[in-house]
Amino acid sequence: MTEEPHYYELVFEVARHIPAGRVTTYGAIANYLCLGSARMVGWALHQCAAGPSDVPAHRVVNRLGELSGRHHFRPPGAMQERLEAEGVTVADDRVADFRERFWSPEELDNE
DNA sequence: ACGCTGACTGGGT
DNA sequence: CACCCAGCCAGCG
Repeated sequence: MTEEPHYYELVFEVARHIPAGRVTTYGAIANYLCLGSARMVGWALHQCAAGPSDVPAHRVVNRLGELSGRHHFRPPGAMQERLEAEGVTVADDRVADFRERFWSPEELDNE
């Protein structure tokens, strides 16, 4: 079994640590895991959406706080719906007070 | 093997 | 914040 965990698993693990009501960015996760490309994070979460998972992918937005991945949820709008259910205000496909809502995976090291 | 695409980002204008 | 450009890397035809 020399099956090493794909970087997808690492992304999922980090996403699972995002506190409810908070959001982070693809770049923040990519930087934390030293993936070198924020696109990898997007692809990883795409795989997550392809199957059943307990990964709160809706808490991951782009650097501007935009719900760039909303179109990949079913039904479309589920991303915004879930965020609002957690107390996150979303307007015009963007997270209100994004800067305050932002959570960095580096917070884990602060523990 | 090759090239394009994509849930991205940072820098410059 | 908006637009354009270049760098980035895995997946797919």
